[in-house]
Amino acid sequence: MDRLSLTFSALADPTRRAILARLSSGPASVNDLAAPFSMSLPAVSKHLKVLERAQLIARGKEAQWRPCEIKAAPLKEATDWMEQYRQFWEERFDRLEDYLKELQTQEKPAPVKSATKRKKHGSNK
Amino acid sequence: MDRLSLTFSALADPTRRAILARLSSGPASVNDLAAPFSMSLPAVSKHLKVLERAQLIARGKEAQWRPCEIKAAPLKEATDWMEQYRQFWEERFDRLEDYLKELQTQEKPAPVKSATKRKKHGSNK
DNA sequence: AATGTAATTAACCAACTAGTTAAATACAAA
DNA sequence: TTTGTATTTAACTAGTTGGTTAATTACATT
Repeated sequence: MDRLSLTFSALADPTRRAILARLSSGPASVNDLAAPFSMSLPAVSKHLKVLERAQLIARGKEAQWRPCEIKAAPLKEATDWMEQYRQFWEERFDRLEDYLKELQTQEKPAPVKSATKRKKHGSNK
Repeated sequence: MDRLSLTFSALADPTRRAILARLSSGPASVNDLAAPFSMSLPAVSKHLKVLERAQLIARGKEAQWRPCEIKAAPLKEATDWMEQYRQFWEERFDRLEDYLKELQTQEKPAPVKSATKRKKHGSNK
């Protein structure tokens, strides 16, 4: 599985996103991480394995604890990928582009219909 | 399923990401979209349904064609979510954190001026 | 050595995913 | 009306996912 797919599928689960959120304020043990959830410890352990495989977390070894730490490098790749679509969710861009295009082709503000209306009402800028 | 999970799981597939890439240069029919892939048409149709459910594409109706158009609004939410982790993949922050930690352990009274020691780029491991 | 705590592994299950082929639907053109 | 083209639906399958409980491993403490 490619890295991007690995990253996105790891993020496609609210439990795992919550775990990352928790880890963003510092390392934690598996028990700590499991506490807020109603699911069993093995279930959380599996989620951690998914996050580890996606390299979104790293795990240590301290006595019987396996402390988890966030390691969000893959998120850079993911945001970089998304960045290429920014134009599609920022309408500002579309509007600006349209506006610039309009300026370029029309040279003058010549909105025919509204110009007629304006003339009728005798008001000018 | 929550919107963020829906978005990430839709993106967690290379075929679907390729379809989005194709659509970012303009609308296309299902056949057009399917052409680059070795899989069957129904398979592509299913991928499109996933993208549609995630609201990453919208579909029209023109005669017997169902043209697809990119509609990347959910990506905004996704990047916004990721943004909160930027600190973890930008080493700038790590440096700052190290610096703050250093301050804390040294118990020195706020040497604000030494902030100039901070480097923006380059590595000194 | 025995006990308790942290975490993982094993075995199982239901639901979902990504693909298949074959059949059905919808429309255009002849 | 028949035929061709675009697309979806249906039925099926293999593999994955997200969860469970029970057993096991690993380590610390008593």
